[in-house]
Amino acid sequence: MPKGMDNYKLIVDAARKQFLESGYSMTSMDVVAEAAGVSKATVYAIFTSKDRLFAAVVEREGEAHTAAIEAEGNETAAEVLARFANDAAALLLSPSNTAMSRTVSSEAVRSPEVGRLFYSNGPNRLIGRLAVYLAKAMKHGELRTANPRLAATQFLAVIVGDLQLRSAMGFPRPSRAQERKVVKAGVDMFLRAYQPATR
Amino acid sequence: MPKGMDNYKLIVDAARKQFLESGYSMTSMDVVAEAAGVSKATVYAIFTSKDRLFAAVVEREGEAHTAAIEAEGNETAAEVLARFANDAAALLLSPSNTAMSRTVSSEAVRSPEVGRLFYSNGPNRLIGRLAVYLAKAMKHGELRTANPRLAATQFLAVIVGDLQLRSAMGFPRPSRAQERKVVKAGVDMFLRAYQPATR
DNA sequence: GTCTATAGATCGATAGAC
DNA sequence: GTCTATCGATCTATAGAC
Repeated sequence: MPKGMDNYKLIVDAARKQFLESGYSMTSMDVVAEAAGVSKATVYAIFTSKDRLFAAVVEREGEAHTAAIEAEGNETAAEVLARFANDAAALLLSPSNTAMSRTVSSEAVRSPEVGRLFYSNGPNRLIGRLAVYLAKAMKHGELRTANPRLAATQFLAVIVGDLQLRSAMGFPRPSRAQERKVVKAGVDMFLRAYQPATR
Repeated sequence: MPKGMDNYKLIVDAARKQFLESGYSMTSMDVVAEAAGVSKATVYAIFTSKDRLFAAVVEREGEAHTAAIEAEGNETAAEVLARFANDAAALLLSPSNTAMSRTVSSEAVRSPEVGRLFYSNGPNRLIGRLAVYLAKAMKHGELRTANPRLAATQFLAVIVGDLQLRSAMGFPRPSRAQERKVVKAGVDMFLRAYQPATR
């Protein structure tokens, strides 16, 4: 997009803000156009429909799911996982991820492609990266051997517990202390379950 | 409600169907009224607003969250939890719960009371009942002593893994075999983590 | 490509008769 | 309480000028 690139970015930015704030249905193309500083006809000239605009927002949002997992020096799996858990939980419980999940899941009924797009570009990347690390740790004997991808989904599920559901349901964000408590309990539980048999 | 009870129930039934199918915004009061076989004015005479109607639907829906957990005879905790896990997972992954969670979470931004209502009447009951059982099992030495409610949220999180998120994002429902595999892996992992130290 | 202006349709809520 | 009829607002999308 050589010529319209400026407007493209302006519109996606404005649309993202509105979609996250108000959801899909409650976001009007008028407001998006005004916030982007262009006319509504320009928005339609670039995105052809509200659905396509939303898909563009969802696709770009996936890039935010980038909690790194890497062993620095001679860290144990417990140390690496504890650090990753805090990053991942902060990401999963962030207001923007909560709002995005809400909006996407609500629209996934009408257009399943958007749901797949979000899952693939977002949570699935987290799972994939974690699974790679877990497989390595299993091979090194730091963790009990098991299905790495399944273990990764268990890990992510357990470190947020019901906090993610509560966030989705509009509860106020838990305190950092509460969050850290749940995350730590989740990591401890995971390590207990996956400690090598030889111990 | 002595006089208008018939219409009350008719309208809530029709509204539930529509809200689950199409979400909050896409459900029109006209369609609800027509499906219930009454006029729109009658709907407003009883529920005064779309929000109130939705709240009535959400409140009644919570009663569906009734997976029983009870030890029959001399069952071990592993047996009880395995049975409960299958019931709870079937409930959490059911199309109606998926649709309801979607719709509620989407509306929880505008009216947080609806979100609290759903969480309290729904998932929180599951957590509460499970926590009671876990506390008992911990006291009996079948499980390692820990925070029962936190353990309950971990249990429910781990038996569905990422299947609940995938359902929310519009993925087709997993096969029963896939579901049972994830549930079993979750139960096994939980039991490993909470097995008593004396072993 | 971008604008203004508007079509065309729908929706939440209400008025007024019975 | 229940109906018919309608208001007033809002929304997606497009037509036509530049």
